[in-house]
Amino acid sequence: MEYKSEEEFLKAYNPNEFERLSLTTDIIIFSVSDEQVANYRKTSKKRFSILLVKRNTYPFKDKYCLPGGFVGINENLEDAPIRVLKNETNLQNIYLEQLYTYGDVHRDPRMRIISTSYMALIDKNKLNEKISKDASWFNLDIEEKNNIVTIYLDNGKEHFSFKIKKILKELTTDRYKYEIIENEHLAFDHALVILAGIERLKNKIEYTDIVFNMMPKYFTLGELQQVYEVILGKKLLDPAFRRIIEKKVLKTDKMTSGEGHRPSYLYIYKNKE
Amino acid sequence: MEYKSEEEFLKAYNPNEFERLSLTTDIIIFSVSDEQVANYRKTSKKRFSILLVKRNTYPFKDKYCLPGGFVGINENLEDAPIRVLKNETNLQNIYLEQLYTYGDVHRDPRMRIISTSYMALIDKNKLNEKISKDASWFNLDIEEKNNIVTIYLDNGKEHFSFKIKKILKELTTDRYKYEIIENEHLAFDHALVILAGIERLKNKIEYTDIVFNMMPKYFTLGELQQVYEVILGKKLLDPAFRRIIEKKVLKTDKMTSGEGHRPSYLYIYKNKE
DNA sequence: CTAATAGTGTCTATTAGACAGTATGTT
DNA sequence: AACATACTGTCTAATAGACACTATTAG
Repeated sequence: MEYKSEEEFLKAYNPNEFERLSLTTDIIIFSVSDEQVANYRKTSKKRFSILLVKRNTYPFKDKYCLPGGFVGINENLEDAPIRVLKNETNLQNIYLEQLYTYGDVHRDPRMRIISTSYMALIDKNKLNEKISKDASWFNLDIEEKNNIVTIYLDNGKEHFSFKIKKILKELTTDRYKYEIIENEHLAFDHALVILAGIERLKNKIEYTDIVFNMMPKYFTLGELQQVYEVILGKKLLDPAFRRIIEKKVLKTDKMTSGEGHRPSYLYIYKNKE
Repeated sequence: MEYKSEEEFLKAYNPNEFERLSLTTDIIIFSVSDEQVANYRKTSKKRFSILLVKRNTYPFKDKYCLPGGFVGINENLEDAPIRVLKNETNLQNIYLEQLYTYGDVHRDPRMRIISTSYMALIDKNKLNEKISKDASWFNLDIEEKNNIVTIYLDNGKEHFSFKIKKILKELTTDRYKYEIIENEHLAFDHALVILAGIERLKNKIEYTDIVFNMMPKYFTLGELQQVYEVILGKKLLDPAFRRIIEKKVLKTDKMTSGEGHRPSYLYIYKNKE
């Protein structure tokens, strides 16, 4: 059949010619928490954490999953994570970045569902009391040995871990195929999303300023360095860290006090108006 | 309603509870071409090129678009670009990388269609005669001034350009919102996909070995340097380039000849089996 | 010879890594 | 005083940028 114009074509178009599917979005929300250290001066240490939701319906009832939901038929894809984030944390104007779209045929037992994952970075201090009741923050510990990554999750009440094997895809880049080899507690393929998010964050923290999305307005260089350290999973040398970070922050005349050791200057992010 | 088990839940599940949509995939296929230089010694120069298809049906009839198509209801998302690539170029085992998923409500005038874009890197020398008849290679020229990118496309018969404005999204990273400000010849939002692909490639060529996916088995360092130069859009200094690339290649005892100037050694990629 | 690209040597400026040291609060 | 973290000085090694030079083919 021949059409004379685009309008004519669209009028005759049957949208059900191809079988259709559903689209969801899942968000890995990163933040940092303070944890008491067991030294005699009760200092605190930064921990790296994500928000998980306990499922109370099938499928994967009672397992944990990332916050997320269906993308509305009249909703732009990128508006969906904004909506989810608002519902889940009551926060707006949050750093959001699309990660990856997962589309294996059987990734959801209900039907064919595609999921586009996002990562969000938030400063927990901006978090008002309201966080939805099934959600909780899990501290993360990451361990990698022989291309097997073990991620330990702990929300204070429950703790568990999962393991993913990284298989090099090709010799020209360091891209990996991720294969879940142990996972009792996370729904869907969310273990994969979590690892992808961690790796993206680890990578980007080195050459961008995204880390400041997780920091309060005023912070010490020690705190900032700790955040880099927990995300990168390694210790950094003070002078080198300060040399690099110097260009990105501004020293204020405010100082900490009552910390059990020498007070430090508070800094702000330079580009934050 | 309460279910006793996951099986029971799935049996009762109605997949049409949410309105459904369609998923397509678009692929930006990058390669390099040789172009005659108008000097009296007929030397050749590398050009950077992509494959575009002229649409012969509505919507966007007679405009150019990226190769692509619908993802089958029983096809894994990542298998779709492999299939498209096989159809379009008859090539298999190609470097493919997911770029971004586009999901604005009105990005397709027919209906709600989500599109996951991929980029592919190929070595044109592996290309046998068969390339589908509506497809052609366009050489690319990229120009950036005041955050407005102009991309010039030329397939030997037709040439045109499009302009995209880059608007900084936030201060903490160099992520941009892309806005098409001039585009007469490309269908859908494919101008955005092309720019996203170029920027991803530009970025990755600096810290990975992906460029070798576009190179033949044997190449000279001069050719390789030219490929880096056309992709990065700038000249590189010979000694610095050689210092870096030395670690990635192996010198063979083969040499070029008949080039109108001093012959050069041929190299192979080190990690290629 | 000249045009053209191939390939090398070396100086310099910048940056990253390492370590040792000093400073200043709380308990 | 002891502890804990804040902060700085400086040496060294590694790397990137720049430029000048030599080498070797075809025409």
